[in-house]
Amino acid sequence: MSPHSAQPLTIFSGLTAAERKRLDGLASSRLLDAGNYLFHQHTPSQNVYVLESGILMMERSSSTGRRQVMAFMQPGNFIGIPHNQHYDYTVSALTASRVREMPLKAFVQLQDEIPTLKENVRGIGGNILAHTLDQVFALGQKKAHERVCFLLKQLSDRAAIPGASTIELVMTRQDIADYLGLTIETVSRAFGKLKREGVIAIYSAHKVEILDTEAVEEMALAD
Amino acid sequence: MSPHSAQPLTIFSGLTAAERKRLDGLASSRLLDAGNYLFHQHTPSQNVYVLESGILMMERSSSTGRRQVMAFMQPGNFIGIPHNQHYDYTVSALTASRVREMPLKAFVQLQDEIPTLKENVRGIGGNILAHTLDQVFALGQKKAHERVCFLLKQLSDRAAIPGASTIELVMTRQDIADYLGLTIETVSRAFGKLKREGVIAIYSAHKVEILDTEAVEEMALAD
DNA sequence: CGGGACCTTGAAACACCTCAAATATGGTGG
DNA sequence: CCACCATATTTGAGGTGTTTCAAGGTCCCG
Repeated sequence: MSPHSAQPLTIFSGLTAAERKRLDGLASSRLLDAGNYLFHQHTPSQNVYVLESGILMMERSSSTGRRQVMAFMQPGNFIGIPHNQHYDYTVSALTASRVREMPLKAFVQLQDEIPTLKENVRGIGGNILAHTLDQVFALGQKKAHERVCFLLKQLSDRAAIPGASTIELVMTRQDIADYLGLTIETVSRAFGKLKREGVIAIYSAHKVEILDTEAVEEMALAD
Repeated sequence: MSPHSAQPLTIFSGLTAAERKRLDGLASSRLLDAGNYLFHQHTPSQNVYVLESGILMMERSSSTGRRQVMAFMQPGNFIGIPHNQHYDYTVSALTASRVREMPLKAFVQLQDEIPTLKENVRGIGGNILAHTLDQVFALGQKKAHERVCFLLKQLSDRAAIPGASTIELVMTRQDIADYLGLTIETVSRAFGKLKREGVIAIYSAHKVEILDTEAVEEMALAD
């Protein structure tokens, strides 16, 4: 697992007030209802985004209908790091969300004028890669209940109060299943198993509490 | 799957002769015997590398001994893109290999002087992320024989003659298994199944030929 | 030609998936 | 505000693919 700095890296990290203002000058706000799409896979990439509020989901679908969820995104996250002509994933809103939308071209230009901005993009790219490598490890090496702990730990670490033991699962069981490479039934049974073992408490399908942090961490741990 | 340009991107792409010379001036050659390590997970990252000849393998291991192979690397590949204080994977040689080793600090500095170089690093980072996302999709959504096709297609696409139908598998079955999140036995049976179906021919454990390119592509395809 | 590592094959166990049904949840209109 | 409905989740039973354990075969190098 990659170390998290106390202050999570955002696109604004280390910018002066003036620089922030310039960056924000590029942006316009956009609201998304739950279930709506921010952009689609294979669409020309024309904008980048900063999530202000709400939860987004990044996914990739095959022509045969199989779906893999790549990430759940939280306020502060930067979306659409330019590396292709086209987005190679779809981003949609799990809850009503607000994003700041910036034209890709202008953003790229601004990067050349603000070195810190370029530095932040590089850092965020590194974090995304680290996250994705963790996911490869989880999908390749872990059993169902360990993968569920992997998700719980991620959500707990990134919660408003990092390490919070009560976790709001805004996504559906199907989203979780597609994130972890399992079926909804297996995810449900994995939650049940963790509950029976006293590792977690389930208050409702979308609200759980971690009772045994160590057990969760141990099962979630990637390296 | 991400599109490959006709000329694969390397760290040298688009550099002038003078710039190449400067970059190469930083480097010293290093030879690795088969089985030797280039660097280890959790080691401070002090160098970056360009693979000149041979095949390297990138892997990550957990404290519990489970191992996930993240990539097989070929001549031209760039290794060690800086995004952490420490390498978060181990790189070792599958065959006798030669790399050009460059001090990270000097390399980072040179990036500031040669914009094309910075651009290349960014592009390579994007390719690595795209590769890793493909792997997530494969591990999360594909069956054993489809994962094997996923690997065969990758190796075929990146062969000296791209799209070559005869493939040299320099890695062991265990390496393949750890790359695809399977066991050696399952990998072996998957090869057997593809052979029985006439999709591939197996000349030896480490030399196969793709007989039905379409079938391999279809099974390998991620999106 | 021998030996050790690697690979394949077989049989049985297990984890996960599929199909099916029961139950719980959350939003909506009355 | 409650009853209702559609949707999401859980639970159960049976099937399938993958793993595990074990044995036999192959390849390669000394």
